[in-house]
Amino acid sequence: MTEKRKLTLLDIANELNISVSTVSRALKSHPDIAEETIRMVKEFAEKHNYVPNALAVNFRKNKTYNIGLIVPELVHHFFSTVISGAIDCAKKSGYNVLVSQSNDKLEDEVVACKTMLASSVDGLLISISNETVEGEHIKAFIDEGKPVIQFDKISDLLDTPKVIVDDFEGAYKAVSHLIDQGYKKIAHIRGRLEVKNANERAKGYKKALEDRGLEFDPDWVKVCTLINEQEGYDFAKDLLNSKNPPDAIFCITDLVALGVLKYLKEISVQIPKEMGVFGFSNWKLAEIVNPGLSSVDQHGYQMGETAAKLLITFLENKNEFINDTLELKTDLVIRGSSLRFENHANQ
Amino acid sequence: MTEKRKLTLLDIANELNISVSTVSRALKSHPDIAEETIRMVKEFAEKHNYVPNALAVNFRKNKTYNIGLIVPELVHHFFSTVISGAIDCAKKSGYNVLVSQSNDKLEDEVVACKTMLASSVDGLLISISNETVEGEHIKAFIDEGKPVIQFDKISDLLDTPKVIVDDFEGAYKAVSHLIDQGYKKIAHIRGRLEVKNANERAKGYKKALEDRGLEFDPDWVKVCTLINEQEGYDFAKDLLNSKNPPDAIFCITDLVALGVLKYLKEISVQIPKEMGVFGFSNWKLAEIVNPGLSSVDQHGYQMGETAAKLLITFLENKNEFINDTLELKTDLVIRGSSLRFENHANQ
DNA sequence: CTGTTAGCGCATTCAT
DNA sequence: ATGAATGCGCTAACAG
Repeated sequence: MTEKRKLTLLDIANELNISVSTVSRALKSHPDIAEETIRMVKEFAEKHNYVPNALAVNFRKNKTYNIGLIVPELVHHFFSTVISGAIDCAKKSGYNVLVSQSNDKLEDEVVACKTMLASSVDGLLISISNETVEGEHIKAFIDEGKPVIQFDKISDLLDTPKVIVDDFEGAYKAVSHLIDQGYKKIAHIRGRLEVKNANERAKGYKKALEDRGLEFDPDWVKVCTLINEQEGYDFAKDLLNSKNPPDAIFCITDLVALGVLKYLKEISVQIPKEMGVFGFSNWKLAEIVNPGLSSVDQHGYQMGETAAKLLITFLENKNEFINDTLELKTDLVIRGSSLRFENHANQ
Repeated sequence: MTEKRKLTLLDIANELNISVSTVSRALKSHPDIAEETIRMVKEFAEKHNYVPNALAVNFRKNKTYNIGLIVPELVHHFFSTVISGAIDCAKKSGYNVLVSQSNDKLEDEVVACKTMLASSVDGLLISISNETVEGEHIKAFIDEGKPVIQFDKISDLLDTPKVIVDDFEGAYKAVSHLIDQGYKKIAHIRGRLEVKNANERAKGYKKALEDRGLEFDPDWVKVCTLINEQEGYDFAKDLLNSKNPPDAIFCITDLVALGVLKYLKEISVQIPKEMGVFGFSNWKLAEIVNPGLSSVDQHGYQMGETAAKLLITFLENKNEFINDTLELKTDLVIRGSSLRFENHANQ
């Protein structure tokens, strides 16, 4: 911890017997400054390892080159993928990313926002918690002129650009695939009724059935609250033991599908021969289980990149503030749990 | 984007007809200031929603309250757990965390370090890439008086405090458990010879065999390079088809163990009856596979917390700079893949 | 108890 | 083409 005092513009100016402003401008190759001077200053700076004091620069420019990123959960395959994309994108434009998590609790989200706002990020990327409604803490950013981009879990009450996945289309494609594979009685284990993503997926599911003229039984739709493995297991049991059992199940997420698979194995139902299973999110587990779980890939990395790019655009170029919603397309990843015919693999 | 001009100390001072410094001190409840004044200032500030300009404060104090965190890979269960712990810990002390990843490439690590150093983090938490040797880019932090803590993947060439897992002990415990379960011929699929963690685990494995007087066959030790599922599968095949096949396999990591499990299932070897399998890291997959994979939990969250706490201690209290290596203890998580006798569950 | 003053390092406007 | 001067918002040493 040598604590070397850092070289300042003044130091250079004194050494070179020129003024601070000349040094400042020379370092930026300002057109007013003589070639010769620029060369001299730069050489000196290089040689003595001059690094501008970022704190001073930030203060002067009122900008930090830091952006905030808040997700409900950090230890989560999808979100970590998003974070990865956002960070890589930000890095390219010279921005750093401050990461925080809300644990899906409003209180934690508010704290995270406050710390970030106080520590002066230039803008915010956020995927809101389940408990967030009004979002005053998020509006606070906008009030200070700091752009906010919502992604994945969004609120329409907040007037910001949004980057989301086309859940409707993803569900539609997944169910259509099941139909193509010859399944005729397709059930859906869905997410909570108040959650937008869940509703969109449910709509896509229903639309696919309609478009292909397939039977729809309201008893085939089960509503998860916790969205975990256990619920998948329990609902699979319900469905299989009902008077009109389905021959395929489309699940709100891979974890739920995992529970479904577990139950099916337990009662020795053959997958995919007797029953098809489809997940959503394409987590790591989808490729690990046996048989592999077909799933809808949400391209988290791309979502992170897109959101970060959008934010940085605003940051660099405030005027063109577009309050759009970007919907990213999904891709099906077909694995053993739904592939009865070998005629088409990944689409 | 309303871009309200933010209230400054001067604004408050003018409104209240007192001086800026009085306002500044009143806001901090400085003992010199009259109760009455303090009340008045605070009330005004509260009412008009005064927020100190963090940029100015940081500049003045030469401190950002941001710490950097660099990991090889962000989309990785263990590392995201570490990050989670570090962030939660930092938040408690009012620090934000700037996260970046090196993709296990020296070049990316250097860039990440430079950006962070330039953006003035107060200190750095880093788990180095496989390619990092000298680490000049890391020394740069220390040269500027910014403390660095290494964790998990560390280099002894860098003179910083370190937080690591006691790999030796973890391996020793895992192998001892296998012995307790009656396995007598225990193989080890290990990591690269140059990697410290891998060597420690290999040592623990060997010591456990020695201490219990078990047979050791050099052919039972296989060296991974990529450390992936395929290698696990391939080495399991090698081991099982050798002239002296083992009856248990201790793997350098869960992913490798997964490949082992896959091969064993393929040739219908019964787990854990005929063959025991033990992983390392306790990833999500360990509880998902069937049978569940016994594994060594490294307590990533705790590692993140510990590293962050250590860094913040230095930050708040520069004097007591201890250049220690903290070794965190592991815990065994016993699941179906190694449990032949039901006599003891998690230890 | 409060005010005055100086200065952190840099960018920039206005002179020259 | 260069320099002098100013100020960003805040803290703190010093003076009363």
